[in-house]
Amino acid sequence: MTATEEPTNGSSAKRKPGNSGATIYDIAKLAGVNPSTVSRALTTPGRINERTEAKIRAAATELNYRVNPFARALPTGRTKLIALMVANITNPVFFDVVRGAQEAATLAGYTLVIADSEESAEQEAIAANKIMPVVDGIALVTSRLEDEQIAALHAEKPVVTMNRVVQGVSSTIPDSVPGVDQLIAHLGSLGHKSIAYLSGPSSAWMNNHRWGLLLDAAVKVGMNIVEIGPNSPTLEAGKAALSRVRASGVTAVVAYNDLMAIGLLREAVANGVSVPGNLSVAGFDDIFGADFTSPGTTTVKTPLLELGRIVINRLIAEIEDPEATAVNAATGLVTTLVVRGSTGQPRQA
Amino acid sequence: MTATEEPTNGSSAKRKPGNSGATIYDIAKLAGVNPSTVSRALTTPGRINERTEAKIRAAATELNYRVNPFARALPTGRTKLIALMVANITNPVFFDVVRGAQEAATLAGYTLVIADSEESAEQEAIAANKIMPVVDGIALVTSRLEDEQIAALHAEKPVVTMNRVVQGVSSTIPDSVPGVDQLIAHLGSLGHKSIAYLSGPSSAWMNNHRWGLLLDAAVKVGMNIVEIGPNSPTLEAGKAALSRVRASGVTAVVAYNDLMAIGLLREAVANGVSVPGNLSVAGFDDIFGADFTSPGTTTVKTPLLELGRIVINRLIAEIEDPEATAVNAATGLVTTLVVRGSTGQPRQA
DNA sequence: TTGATTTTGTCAATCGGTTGCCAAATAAAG
DNA sequence: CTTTATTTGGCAACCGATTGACAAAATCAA
Repeated sequence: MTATEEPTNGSSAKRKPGNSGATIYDIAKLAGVNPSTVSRALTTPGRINERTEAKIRAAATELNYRVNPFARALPTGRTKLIALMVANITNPVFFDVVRGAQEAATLAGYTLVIADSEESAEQEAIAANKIMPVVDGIALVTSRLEDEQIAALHAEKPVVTMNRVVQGVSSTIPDSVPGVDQLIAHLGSLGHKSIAYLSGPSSAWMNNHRWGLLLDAAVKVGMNIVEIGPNSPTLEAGKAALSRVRASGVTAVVAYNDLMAIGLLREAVANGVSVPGNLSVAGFDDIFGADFTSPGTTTVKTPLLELGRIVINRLIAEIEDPEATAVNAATGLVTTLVVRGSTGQPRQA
Repeated sequence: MTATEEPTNGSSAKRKPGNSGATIYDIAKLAGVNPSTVSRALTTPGRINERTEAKIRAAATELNYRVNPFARALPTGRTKLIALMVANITNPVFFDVVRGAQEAATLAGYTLVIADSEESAEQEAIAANKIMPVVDGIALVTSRLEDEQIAALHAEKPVVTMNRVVQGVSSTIPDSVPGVDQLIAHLGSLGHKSIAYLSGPSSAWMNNHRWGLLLDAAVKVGMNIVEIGPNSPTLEAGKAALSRVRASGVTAVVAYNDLMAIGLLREAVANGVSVPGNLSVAGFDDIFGADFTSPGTTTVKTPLLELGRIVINRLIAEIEDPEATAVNAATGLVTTLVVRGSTGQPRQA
């Protein structure tokens, strides 16, 4: 390619304006019936005579008809679009959530629109308001919004949350207790007496949740635990936390998520701090790449794919039954500890 | 979930059906003007008397008016939605592309809809057809479709591609030559005489493109090169290729992408094949996690974020100017070699 | 003051479906 | 062979905005 833009062909294909497809009126004409009959045949199977319907379907196929979702949305107010709000599309933790959500949405005949809040409550509010009129409902994953803001959205359209509990709003939360208990037991059995929680954003409900569970579990087994943070949930923040972690004198660190754990782990190794000899590191979620590190990252695995599926299915259920009451779903989804090389006996424990 | 769903509160908020907001008719009533005047005031600044417009805007604000995108889309045929088709949303190579695309779309006032083709031409065709009526245009990233299919989409709405060249369709392609030349020079200087290309899917244009460039570059410096594949572009495929790679007798492998390179690298290390001592490994793209491996993965870095931005900007340009002719954009975007530990001198070179 | 221009705002048609209401056609019952 | 019940299909209003055509009002010129 050259410095100047180079046309790959001379003429740009001419294109009909607007939706280029056939309408129900075209079908009606072809099939010799009224447009309303076409509409009924296509949307309410059984309402129309079998033979007529067959004729209409044939005409529709012949004309390569596709309904115009906007024309349909106008009278019905339903678009078959749903939004998935994530904190940061480039955070690998969302990959599997997005995939699960995609699957569930597609399966149910919905199209997923992904919105990115860029880790900011303001951006999240803006994005949510922008997308609201277009979608039938919205799934908030790891929302940073205030409870009141979520309630306000909920008053307009169906809203469900994941990794966040808001009164009156359906939520999908994995059961973190098993994983946390296993992790604390694991660290205890290795001989750790004093550990730290490298916390994430204070506005993240899940951050406080994990901290609370760790605290309980540690106290129960007589282990000391301190919180270091809050921090942003990134590789860089994990990296930057090394000095504070060392200063604290703990022998093991549990980070809010794998990104932070990996950042910390790599920074430690790079600075000659042996992992797990001098410092054990663990994270949450088991994201892509957590097993690439040396040593591999011990982590509390979250069933992200299933969570994505469940949150969307719950949302669709509420869209299709406005009378549905809010529920906490997914309580059957448990986390489990995945032990890799980043946790081990503390030197001279 | 426990056996029974557990309500988090008793009453589900009642919600008005349809779009709950005010309409231009409400504004018109409040401001004492005709609805069409409201429409003009809001969409064609200057067309309406300044004082009238101010009054209308005040009323709109007071009623918390938001335009109904569907009602607008019906007469105009424009939705301000654009689709980004990716081969697999969980492939980290798309993270940065998606992020760049998001940024560009948001900046221009568009909303991005991400569609996933699941690495399949059939799924891609289905997804594209489904999303077409809803969006103003579509960006195909690493499309698996036939040229004719892409042309057919292009005849309907603006279409741009990334990492794919189709006659008459605007494309965004990074300049892979510098990175490939650097890579071959790097391997040559280390003493490699015979290398392999671990190829990706044969339907991926970029796979053939990279293979062609590598072939040229290798031949130019008198290096032997063989193709191993095609393979699916995954960690697993990279892993599975180890035996064939070893059998080929080459001292270095360049994989179609980092996922494959990482899979191969990790499998080699796990099987006692020293990297880079017995085998040098390199990939393409520099995805998230490529630096986590031990040794780190040498790779030809692609400016994915910029590519995402550019492809969307190009698409928007074509949406807003239907007369625009197809161009190859991104002519300034070059790839560069990132050397990490996975490439080195072959033992007894 | 009158006529010519320009500005401002109204009317009404339109986009492509959906749906309540009703009449015609058909089937079942008497 | 009516009468009644049930299908089936057509008519027309409606969802909320946009826009061409045009009339009314305001501005300017002479």
